[in-house]
Amino acid sequence: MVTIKDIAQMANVSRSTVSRVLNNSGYVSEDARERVEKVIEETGYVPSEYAKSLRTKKTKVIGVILPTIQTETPSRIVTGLGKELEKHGYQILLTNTNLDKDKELEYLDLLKMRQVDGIILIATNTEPKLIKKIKQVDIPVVIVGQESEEAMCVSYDDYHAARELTSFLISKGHVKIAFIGVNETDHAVGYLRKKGFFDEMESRLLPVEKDWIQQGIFDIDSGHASMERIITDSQHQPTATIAVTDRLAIGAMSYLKKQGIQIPEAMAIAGIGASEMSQYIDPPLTTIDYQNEKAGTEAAKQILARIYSQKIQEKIILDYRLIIRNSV
Amino acid sequence: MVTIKDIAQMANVSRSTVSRVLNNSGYVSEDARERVEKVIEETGYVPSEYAKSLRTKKTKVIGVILPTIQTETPSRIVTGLGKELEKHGYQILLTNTNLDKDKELEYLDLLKMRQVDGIILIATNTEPKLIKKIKQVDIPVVIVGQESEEAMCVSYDDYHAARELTSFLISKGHVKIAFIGVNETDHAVGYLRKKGFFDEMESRLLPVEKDWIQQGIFDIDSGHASMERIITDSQHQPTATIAVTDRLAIGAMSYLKKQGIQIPEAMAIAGIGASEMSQYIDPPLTTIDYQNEKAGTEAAKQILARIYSQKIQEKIILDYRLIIRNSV
DNA sequence: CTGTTAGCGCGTTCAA
DNA sequence: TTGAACGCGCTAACAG
Repeated sequence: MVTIKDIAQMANVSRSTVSRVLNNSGYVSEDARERVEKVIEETGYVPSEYAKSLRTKKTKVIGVILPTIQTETPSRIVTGLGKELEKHGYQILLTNTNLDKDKELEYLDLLKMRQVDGIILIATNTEPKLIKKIKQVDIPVVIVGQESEEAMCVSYDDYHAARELTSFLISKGHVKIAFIGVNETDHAVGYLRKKGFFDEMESRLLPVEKDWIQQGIFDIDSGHASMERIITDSQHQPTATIAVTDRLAIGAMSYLKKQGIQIPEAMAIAGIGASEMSQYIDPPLTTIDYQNEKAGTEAAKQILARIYSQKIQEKIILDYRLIIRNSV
Repeated sequence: MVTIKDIAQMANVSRSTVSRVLNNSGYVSEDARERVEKVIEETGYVPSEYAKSLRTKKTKVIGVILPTIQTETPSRIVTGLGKELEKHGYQILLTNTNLDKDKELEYLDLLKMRQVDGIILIATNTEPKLIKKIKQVDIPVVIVGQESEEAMCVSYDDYHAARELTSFLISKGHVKIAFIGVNETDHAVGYLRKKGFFDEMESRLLPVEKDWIQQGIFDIDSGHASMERIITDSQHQPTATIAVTDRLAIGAMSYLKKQGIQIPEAMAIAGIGASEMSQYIDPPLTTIDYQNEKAGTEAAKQILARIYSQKIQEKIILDYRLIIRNSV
């Protein structure tokens, strides 16, 4: 391995001089600079970021913790993060919990050990022990996708999005609306979206039957199963269904099609997330676009601002957009 | 920041002793060990991986270069990589080219600078300058998804997969078969799958009209556009179409549906990749499963074996599986 | 069993 | 304009 020392010897200067041309700092004669650059060119020398980090205490690495990389939301966020971080010479150290909550805590420690300059946590919950750990690691952390009063965060307006979606269905004449949600420990997706739905229904004085409310997990099959329960268990058949993710909605649609239930005539359906498939499925799915990639770039900007200790806004709530398609 | 030195002082031992208990190496008295462990516990000290790496020349980080994180194939591979690497205490440094080929070269350099122990390249081409760069960086590199004689690789049997898929359509009675491919600089997806198709057609003495062969890019819309050209331009209408990816196939299906062309009666269709959507689209798509996650774990095993300089198999070609569904 | 010593590759004073 | 010297936090001989 070729080091700064080798370059110095070959160019007949001291290591300091090499360091100066490398970092463009201090004075260095044109003559010396040229010799050094020539040698660097010839040897293909690349300075060790590790050694540099040891001195500068900056690694230029941002740790990212995500629940899974196999769904569109986190993928888009990471894409956004990557684009923004790259501009500033930062790299991403990726950790994947595969939906194991304990690993969120574990990786927080691990990333600290790796001396990352900051951490982006694509969160699925905001439980106290997680918040506590975040404070404890003593590294800038930005939470994406969940709102929190106690940490920096970039999140979506889940409550109003769900509410507006519900309102839209009502405006289309639906009064019996079913709802497929997820566990409420996921505050954003599980709790807020559900609350938005219920509040809107209540404000319109529309009753909601118990069997209309189903809970799935984050996959297509559970959307299928949820819709099956809605259809078979309900006293009064609803005429529309809101699912908190597009995947759940797509699963629900696949059950309806299998049963020969017409969409949207016999059952309207809407999702949230603007997945790519939502526009190609038949019929195209009404959904809500959250601009996940933008959430990623925003989170990146936040963490960088924090690292360079600029004044920052602690809490960002992004806008959403209702996409109306033929499933309703 | 608390360092090994602080721990040593507080525990009244030398830094070496602390290092010994940290790494469980050499002898250390029970008494000393307990004191050290107690202090570590109290201070919440975590050793700096950076400083360690500087000495050991091992970073326990694997660089990953991928073309995009927004499609299922790379996501699954990364999931597989992550699972295997984690078992061995390795982390992933992620770089995303967003399909910009120049960045593949750039990131190879960057990862070298970061002193990663190995690099996994999820490749979209095997151009000479890429291979040259790989040799030049002098770090173990494993290519995933493309076959190469000159570098370690984990790839799929694209040729036989395409051939078998073609053979299957023929066995279903189709003789006029269209093909939606991609640019052949992508040797695996563009060249080999196409060759498999043509060779099988030829061996069955089935002619292929020029307009049956279309080229798209890696997205759904271009599958739609390709099918439109097939339908509108062809002299003789084909009765089946093979698309080299599921996304292309799904795009093609969306065009057919829009035109009211029945699948599979008027046009059978098959894809490759076993995307999640392939089983939920209507009708469910016949496709080929490549076990991408396994490709990831295999690649991880390869790179680790190489790092620990065990004897390794340079080239791994994974098996595939034909999934027959109603689109044919 | 333990401490001393000597770097790993680099950036940064401080003199010269 | 340059180089010597020091230290970042850690591991690895080598003595003791």
